[in-house]
Amino acid sequence: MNKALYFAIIEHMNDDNKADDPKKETTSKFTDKFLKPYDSKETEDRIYKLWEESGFFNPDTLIKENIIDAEAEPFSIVLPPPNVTGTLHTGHAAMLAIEDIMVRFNRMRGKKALWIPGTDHAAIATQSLVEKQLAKKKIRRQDIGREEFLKHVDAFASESHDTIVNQIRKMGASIDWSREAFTLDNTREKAVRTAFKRMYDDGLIYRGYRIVNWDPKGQTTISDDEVQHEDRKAHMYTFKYSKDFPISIATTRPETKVGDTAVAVHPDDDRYKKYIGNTYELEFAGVPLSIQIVGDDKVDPEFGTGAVGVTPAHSMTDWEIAQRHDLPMKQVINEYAKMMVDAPELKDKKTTEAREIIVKWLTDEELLEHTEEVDQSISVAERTNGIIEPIPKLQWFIDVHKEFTLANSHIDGIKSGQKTSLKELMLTVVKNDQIKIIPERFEKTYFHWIENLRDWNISRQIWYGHRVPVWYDKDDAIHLQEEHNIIFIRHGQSETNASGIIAGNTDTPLTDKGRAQAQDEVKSLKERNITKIISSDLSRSKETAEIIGRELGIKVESWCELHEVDAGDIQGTFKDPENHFLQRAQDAHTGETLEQIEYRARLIIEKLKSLNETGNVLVVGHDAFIAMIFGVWNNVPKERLMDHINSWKSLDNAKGLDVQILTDPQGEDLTQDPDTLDTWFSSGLWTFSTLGWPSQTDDLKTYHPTNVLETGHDLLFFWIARMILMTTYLLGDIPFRTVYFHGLILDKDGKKMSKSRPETAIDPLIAIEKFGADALRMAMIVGVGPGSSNTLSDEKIKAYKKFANKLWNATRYVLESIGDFDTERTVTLTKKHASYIDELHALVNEITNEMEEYKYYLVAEKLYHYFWHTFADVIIEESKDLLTHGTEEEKLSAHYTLWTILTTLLKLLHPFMPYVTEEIWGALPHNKTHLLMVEKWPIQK
RNA sequence: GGGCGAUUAGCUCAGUUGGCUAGAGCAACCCGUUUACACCGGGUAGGUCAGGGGUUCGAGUCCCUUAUCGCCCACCA
Repeated sequence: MNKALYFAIIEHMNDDNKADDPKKETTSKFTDKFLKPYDSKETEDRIYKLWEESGFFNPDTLIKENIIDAEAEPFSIVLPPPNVTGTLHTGHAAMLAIEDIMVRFNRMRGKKALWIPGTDHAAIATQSLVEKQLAKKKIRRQDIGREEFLKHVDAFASESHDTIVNQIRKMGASIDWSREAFTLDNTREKAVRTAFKRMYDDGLIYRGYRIVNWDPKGQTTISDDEVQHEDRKAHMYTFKYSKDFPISIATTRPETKVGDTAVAVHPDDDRYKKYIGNTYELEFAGVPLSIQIVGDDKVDPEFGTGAVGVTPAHSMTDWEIAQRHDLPMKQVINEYAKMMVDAPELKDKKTTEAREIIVKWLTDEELLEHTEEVDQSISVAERTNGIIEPIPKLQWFIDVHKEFTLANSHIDGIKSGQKTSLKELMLTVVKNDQIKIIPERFEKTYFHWIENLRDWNISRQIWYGHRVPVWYDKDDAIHLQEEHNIIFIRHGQSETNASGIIAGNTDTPLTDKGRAQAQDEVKSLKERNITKIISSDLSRSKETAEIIGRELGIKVESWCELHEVDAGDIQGTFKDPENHFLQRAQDAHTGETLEQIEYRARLIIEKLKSLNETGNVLVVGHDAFIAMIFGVWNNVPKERLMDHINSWKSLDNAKGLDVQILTDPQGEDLTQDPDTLDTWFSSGLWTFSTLGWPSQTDDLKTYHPTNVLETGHDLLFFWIARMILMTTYLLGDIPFRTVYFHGLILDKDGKKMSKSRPETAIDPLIAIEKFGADALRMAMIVGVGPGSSNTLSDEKIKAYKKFANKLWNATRYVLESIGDFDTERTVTLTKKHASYIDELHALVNEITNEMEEYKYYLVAEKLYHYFWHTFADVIIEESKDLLTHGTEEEKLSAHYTLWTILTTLLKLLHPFMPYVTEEIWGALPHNKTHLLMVEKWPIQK
């Protein structure tokens, strides 16, 4: 039947029913909506707006609205930040679907569920995109200079940022946008510079002249992980340098041989050991060479001729041999992959041309013994596909072997103050199970990688990124930023504190206990290199400061603008444990306004920043005003400042916290290092830099370590390992408890989706348009176990679009059937219905356990199956007969059963299909005050 | 060269520590349409669990082996 006609008939019939069936009329207000098939396009954006406006993505709101307890267990995830320049692909879609399931499930279980969004500046990738754009206008970055170029990049990045962020919304991600971060913003810059400084001071970051992976195409060095291998055919040439040279050598790269300084043989090789120690002066392809024969047991006598021509400047292995034998290094290839030797035939020739020239020369001179075709894997740069040239350069590295003292350890098996190395830390936290990797087999891969880990080259010769925070003076000596701490403490107990009265801006002296508390603080402050003490002018603060100042031998400076918040009429009244006094003061409209306090805090911050102290500064002040300073300093947005102060865990008397101030080194003729840091350096800090580190924010204390890090297994080394390195070192802690690798999404032919085959790739945005985000989410979950790959096709997504519609229509049936059934009343269930309810409870138990074990692929399938083939096909079908022919008792039993199963399933399905379940929930004729997203997860029985 | 994984219905995959006659979705075929839903219902067919060997009362599941495919790592000149 023609579809339009069909619906026309249905609607017409419904009108008839309304006319002659009064009961239908009472229920129709609820069911009208369900007469048309579920329309995801009409629903999704509207529902997302509803969620966003509710503020429930932010756990602070959940507490404020009494939906969860302030002491509830935290659950936190950071979003693996997509590249600013990216657009949503199926990998992102799978990641967002799974993480949203995790967050929604835990939110419904009453936890403080926080999911932090952000984007990555993706240094090399972004810069090369912008360079390509400019190239179309015939502009090179060198023409316009660093500053101008970066303006172009920033403009481009902020524009594409909005695209990816809106695409994340489309997937239904219940992510807290108020905490959004960017790897290159101010807070993250501070984190990067602090991290760099600490590692430098500990000797873990060093500058060294070493062989690095040079990408001639991208004109930058890259780390070992950014090098990929491609198999190609190559020619292996066996030859002698000259007629009188005694040993033949083999190579696939004859052009590098003009840089040889030695030939290495095995020390026990009878053929060659008589030559060890000799040096031969000869001329090779017009280039004079001085070749020393060395014995090295790394040489395999069985391979090739059993002798290696050593090129220290252009091979990592050879460089290592050269180190062992103190051989000279001779660079013959430059940054443009061209020859830099004096011989006129070779000078400035590309390496490939030079190879041909040298092979011809070898042939002409009859030095070439034979040529063989071999399989060879060549190194290419991950981003640019340029062929890597190993060349020696002065670069910055992180030393993964060096021992240092870990001051404050939360790591099982490593005590505070114990000596350790980055490598050891990285191994320990996975070996001791503090971090679990799912699926487990990747732990093996991880260990293997760590065991072979070499120092990490972190400097890049590109402009976009965090600039290396190092300055050189005219003697090339190294200078780093100064780091000062401002230590805020609160005064000791005052008389009004003791009697529970709000003092605000009125004066009140310290009690004996307060004086003792101040005295107590001195001990820890003595170790802090304090050179200045500043206090509020109110006596309780001044007295505290002076007690400390006397012990430290420092005169106290009094700043009147540090005084406590003027609370107006509230002053002198009793404290209200439910309400922070600042809130009460604001409500009373008699003291300082929020704007005034915020302004005062900004002035104080500026004044503190401009102090030219060599040591740390101690500031003694008051609870509410310190809270405000701390909030402003940590960029809490204006609209969240009051929440920040309300949730401020009031400082114990005379206890404090730190804020770091970084200042560029001062001095004449200082120039900053022109290089930028590897983008993974800042990504490595992500779990805690997003929470405000290096400031000791509430977020950091509550939400770190994060619970889960969910991503593709291709990021195991790039990102996971780097996060573990940075976090164990800087915080002495783990970044996350569980690593969950989702499967890669393949196209319907089982191939990796790629830009080169756009016809088979599924665009998540088009899929959402056609089938709805819920359907896409289900299709990406069902059957996708962790770490395995999965194929996605339009047919699969379509199947779940039908499922959404099935939910929709089953709801319509239930609502029509139960009429005005009172959902709160108790009913006696028939034997059969009781068993259905028991089955439902069993399902809840099973599913809850599997959710905790991250088996979403199973849960999604079970829910689908139960809803369709048990609830709809059996329970609903049976109820039809009962509701027409059954007794009143049986009808009530059926009403209860239908209602209970439907509402329970909506909750269970919500993490998977949030839009359609929320939309249905909102249309149910019950008095629910909350959105489904914050309903309680069904209780396990 | 080393390591990891996969191989179950035409396709995509489940199958928990070994335990009923090996399951699901999609596709196929047949039947069914006023009565929540045709974005539907009922039914049918389809498998030597890659091959071989072993352990066991019992193996898709554990062990060995072979084959094919996929992925990761690697400085054989």
